[in-house]
Amino acid sequence: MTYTIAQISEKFDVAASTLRYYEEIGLLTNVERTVNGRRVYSDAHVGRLSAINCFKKAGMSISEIQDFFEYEKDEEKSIDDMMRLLRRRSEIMLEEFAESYESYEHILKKLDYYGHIEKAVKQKKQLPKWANYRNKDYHQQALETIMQRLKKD
Amino acid sequence: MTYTIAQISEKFDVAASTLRYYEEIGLLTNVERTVNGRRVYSDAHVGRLSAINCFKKAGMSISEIQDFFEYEKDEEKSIDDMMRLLRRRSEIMLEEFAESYESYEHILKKLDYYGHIEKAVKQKKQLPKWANYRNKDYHQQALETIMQRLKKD
DNA sequence: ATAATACTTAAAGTACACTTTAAGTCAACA
DNA sequence: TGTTGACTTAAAGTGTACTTTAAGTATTAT
Repeated sequence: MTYTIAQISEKFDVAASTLRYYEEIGLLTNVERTVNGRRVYSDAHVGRLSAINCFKKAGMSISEIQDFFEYEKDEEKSIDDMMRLLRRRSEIMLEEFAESYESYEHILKKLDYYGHIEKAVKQKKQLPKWANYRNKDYHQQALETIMQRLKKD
Repeated sequence: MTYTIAQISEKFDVAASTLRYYEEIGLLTNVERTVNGRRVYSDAHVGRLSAINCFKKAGMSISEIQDFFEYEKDEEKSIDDMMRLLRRRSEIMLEEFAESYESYEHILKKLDYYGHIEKAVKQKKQLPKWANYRNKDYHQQALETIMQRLKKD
């Protein structure tokens, strides 16, 4: 299959200018052209853009993503660099999971606290002194489970 | 207690210039001065910087953090805005947990794949055809547990 | 007394990842 | 035939969050 820039743009919810930019910096390569100079993308580009999406969600910078594709060109030669990049990334992600979880807990505490204030304001009452953190919800319970496991490590 | 800019800078691992910048944009307020014009931070500033750290890890932009502190000034008046901000943030965080988890899985798959290549390269052997994704490690198992729970929702 | 260190300011500079602009080409439709 | 719409390019511009620079003041150490 082949695709126009508009189709790829829609498929990945990314501006056409961004696709041109990715090509300019070498993140997308081998983009064919029609006789009129219009870009033609292939399934290989779809695959690469899916990978780019994944790497971005993994917190990788464009230059790290470029490195990955560079290493991928010659797996044997670059195997050490590749393993370093991937190991480092998985470590960073785990650290970030832990930190984000803590922040998430704080946000939930604040939500609970202001939830009591909201209730008090709506009832035109005084804020009760016992307003504090409780009623952990489903999501938080779930996240706590994982964090306890991670802490054992 | 009071603190110099150097002490706060070290405590929070943030450049002194960043602390001045935060003050300039109103993220830190009421910073006292010595007779010589040097900044003097209090425990209130320590508290605020901890909150800023938490909000940044929660993915909030500086302007959202500014909004939070603005709303905090008059809880009753701003209670609706405050609840909106916190609810939105917790929702975004949950979405991001889910997306990050998927990306993390992909990174682990790649680690496993290149792990086999590494082994093959080191043994100067051919890459076996059966090289694929398995041996999920402890962290991934743990993360999977949480994700399955989140998906039930 | 002199030199190093730690701060101060305002303004300019940086890094990252796009995004917009301006001018032009080409194909399809009324 | 003309005009609309989708593309093209190179270059300049944008937003976020700092960071650096340059020039100056004050405290501390030798």
